Amino acid sequence: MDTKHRILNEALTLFSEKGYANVYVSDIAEKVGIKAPSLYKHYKSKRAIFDAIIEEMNSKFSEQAKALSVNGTSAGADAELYKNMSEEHLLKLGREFFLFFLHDDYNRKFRKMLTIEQFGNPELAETYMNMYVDMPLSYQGMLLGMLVQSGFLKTDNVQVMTLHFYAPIYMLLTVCDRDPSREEETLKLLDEHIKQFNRVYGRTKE
Amino acid sequence: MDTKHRILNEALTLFSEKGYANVYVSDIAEKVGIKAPSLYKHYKSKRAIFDAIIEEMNSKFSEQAKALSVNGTSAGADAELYKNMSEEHLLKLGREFFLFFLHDDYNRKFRKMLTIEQFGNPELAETYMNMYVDMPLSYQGMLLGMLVQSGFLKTDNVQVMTLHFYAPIYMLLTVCDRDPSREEETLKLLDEHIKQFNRVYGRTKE
DNA sequence: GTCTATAAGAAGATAGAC
DNA sequence: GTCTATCTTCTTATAGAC
Repeated sequence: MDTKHRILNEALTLFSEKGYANVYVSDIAEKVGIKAPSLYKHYKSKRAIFDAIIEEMNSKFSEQAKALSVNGTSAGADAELYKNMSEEHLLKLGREFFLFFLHDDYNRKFRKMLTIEQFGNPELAETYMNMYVDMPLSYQGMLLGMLVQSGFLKTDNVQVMTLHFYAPIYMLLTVCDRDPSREEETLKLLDEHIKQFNRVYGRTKE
Repeated sequence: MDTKHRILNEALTLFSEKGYANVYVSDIAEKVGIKAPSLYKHYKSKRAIFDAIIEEMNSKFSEQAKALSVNGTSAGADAELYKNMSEEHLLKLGREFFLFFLHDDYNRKFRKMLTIEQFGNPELAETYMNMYVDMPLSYQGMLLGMLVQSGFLKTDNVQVMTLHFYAPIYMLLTVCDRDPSREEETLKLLDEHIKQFNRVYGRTKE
């Protein structure tokens, strides 16, 4: 990887651990294996590094959203996929979403950085909301909506049902971010959450 | 209020808005209406101010927890209160919890400060977890458990049912923290959440 | 307890050699 | 592109008068 990009990666790691203000340009340089002044040949200031991270994330985010919306548009075709949904599939849906966001290195670091920096920067707060609240709710709302139409789930209010599906996932994610040693306990609770969700919203009640 | 305590309050306000590292001793002094060096007659360092805030919060938190556990111990007596629970009561329970945490000035500022500083300080991460995850879950689990015993709610798993009740409240709280203009929209969703929760867990299904 | 003056040191950024 | 040396500014903290 070229130096310019390695600077971005090391900076993101440090920012996610200590926050922008607590990371010194010399810290970033050291991780990259150069001296601080050399870093200014690649970026004109510390803030420029931060901005580049945000910009990179925004483009990744747009790609992701675009990909999802493409799948969403072909919902008619995908609906087939959801006709024969089982509890196993629902568990998989929740668990995959949870583990991807939890373990994906880039996601994890970026989420932590956003968490730390959000209150000093309204744009970042909006980005956080999009990535971890509004977009998951809209995407999962679409999927769960299909499951309602295919008769696998039953509800009068898909929006609230989606909230009931996703909010526990979100909360358990924030727990693991803060204390990774609680991951095992949390995964068990996640499974029980989804099973109960299925019991409660599934068309066939026991 | 004496100067020593006013320093604590102004510091908390600033820390919650910009984070510890971005607040200068002179900023705090200015808010208090004195010069920076005078501040050192009250606290021996900037860090000491931060520590005093944490300590003050810890004692408030202990009091609160103690009060709740006292009520919890007298659960037998309180159970009467929950025998004639209605949907109105459940709505009130959720809304009051939500609005207290959202609007109480001290809580709001402290929560924001914890959010910003948690990743640099494992103790703060633990405090955050206690205040906004574990304690609410345990307290509300106790209340909802009573409602199950009194026959108002029905479930095989009180822990997961409590997660279903509280996780949406928690998530909507983080939304309002980040964007207060979404409060109205959020309160509506909160009410619908609780109504649907009642529909889904209430003993008498429609 | 509050002030002015100032020390001490940290951190971002630049200059110019290689 | 990387380095050493250095500048500048900002920030915490102290000294000592009132």
